[in-house]
Amino acid sequence: MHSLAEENYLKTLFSLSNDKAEVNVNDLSKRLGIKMPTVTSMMKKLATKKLVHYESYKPLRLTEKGKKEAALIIRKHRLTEMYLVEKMGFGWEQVHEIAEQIEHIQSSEFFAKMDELLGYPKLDPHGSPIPDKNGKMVWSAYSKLSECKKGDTVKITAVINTSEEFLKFLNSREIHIGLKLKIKSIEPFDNSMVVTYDKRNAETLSQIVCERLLVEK
Amino acid sequence: MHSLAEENYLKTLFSLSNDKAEVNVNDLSKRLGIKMPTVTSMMKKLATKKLVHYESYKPLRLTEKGKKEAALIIRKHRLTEMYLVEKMGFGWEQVHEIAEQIEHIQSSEFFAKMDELLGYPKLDPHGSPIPDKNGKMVWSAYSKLSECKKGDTVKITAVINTSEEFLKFLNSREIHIGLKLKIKSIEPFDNSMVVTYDKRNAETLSQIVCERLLVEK
DNA sequence: AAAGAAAGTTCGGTCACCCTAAATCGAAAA
DNA sequence: TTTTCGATTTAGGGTGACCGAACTTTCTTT
Ligand SMILES: [Mn+2]
Ligand SMILES: [Mn+2]
Ligand SMILES: [Mn+2]
Ligand SMILES: [Mn+2]
Repeated sequence: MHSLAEENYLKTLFSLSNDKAEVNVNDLSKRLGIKMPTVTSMMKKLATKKLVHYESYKPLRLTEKGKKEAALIIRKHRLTEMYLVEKMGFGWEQVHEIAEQIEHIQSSEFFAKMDELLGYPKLDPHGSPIPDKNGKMVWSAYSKLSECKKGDTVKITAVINTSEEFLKFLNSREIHIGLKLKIKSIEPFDNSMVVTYDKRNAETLSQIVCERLLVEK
Repeated sequence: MHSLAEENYLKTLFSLSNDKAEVNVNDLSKRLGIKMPTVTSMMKKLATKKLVHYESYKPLRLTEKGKKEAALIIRKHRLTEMYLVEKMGFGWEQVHEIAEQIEHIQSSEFFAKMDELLGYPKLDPHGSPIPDKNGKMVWSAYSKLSECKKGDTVKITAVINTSEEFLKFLNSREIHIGLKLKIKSIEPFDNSMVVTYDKRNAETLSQIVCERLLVEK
């Protein structure tokens, strides 16, 4: 159907579009580690395939078709991550790189089987929603931990930015999806938070960490 | 390490070398569905990487390094097939195409985990040996069913040529690895065999089928 | 041994995907 | 409003992987 390169452009453009109102060639270039002229020509190619609306010097926009294709690739990525964690025993910090490759496997039966064996999961191991077979994806209305107040008790529901180092940091603090924690205090100087959970009495989390944790109250 | 194309050439050359004494550019070309000039230039490229001994107009030969690399790809292919059958519930006729893609995944942890979850299997679902981590592969000394005699009782140990149609044919006759069968008679005209097994009293198997079944006495 | 057929190579392309350097555009600053 | 500078496109190249056409070598047949 689509080449590996095309799939990675589509998926990345889709993800960036969920974070920012406007996505430029430069943004996509930086995220993919591919130079701008290359990105421009790929956008023109995807435009001929009716996956992207492309106009010179304008922000990049996926077509409805492009959004659906992208969401289906993300579906394969997240199903894979879930499978690797739940059925194969990998840690949540190990699965992204493998899923980055397996998401390009062309076999609907393979992903349908994963889905079935997992019991049709709605979320991946990092708390992100798994798009359905039609490419529909719904994010629950979570807050960032950094936006919570002193005294709040919240439950961790998802992690933004799933880099291996960040996830290893969370492992070292025994922080995981579903964990309930209470905000003891917020340092006004740097917005770091002191929180308690389980047997941990007073863990300090920097603002950078708190901005990457999504919670529910 | 190697590109997807290089890996497919290596693996196919290795497999053909196990079937025939000499493998020519033409053989590889036909098996891969790639034209001869392309095969020639890839052989030259693999020669510069010390994976193939290449001399104009001579049969193709893998170097020891090339044999090892190829066997390790076949290892990944067969581990995958075994995993798909044993852990995911696919039929043995469904797994080859998926494994053809997954064999190119670059993650030693992923294949090590499959191996572990499978309990370090020695054979794939079609009875072919899985090369070890050093690329060592041993075929047991099996006979073709077609070489057996009237009255022999044999156990099916492997299938040569694992095309989906052939495996579906075997499914329809309830023939599988481990099945014991007895040769009732051999038709001298076309070398077809009448065999009995389980509740099947008199199945006729053509010579073409009998040549594709490996057995142990 | 000569001729013809098959196999293999060489040569000149194409296409996908990537790059750098140079030109151009457009938004922010002067 | 003009300047300036970052963002973007254009132009020109490179590599990997494929192809067909034409040529050469080797094998087979007579
Ligand atoms: Mn991921
Ligand atoms: Mn990917
Ligand atoms: Mn196979
Ligand atoms: Mn393959």
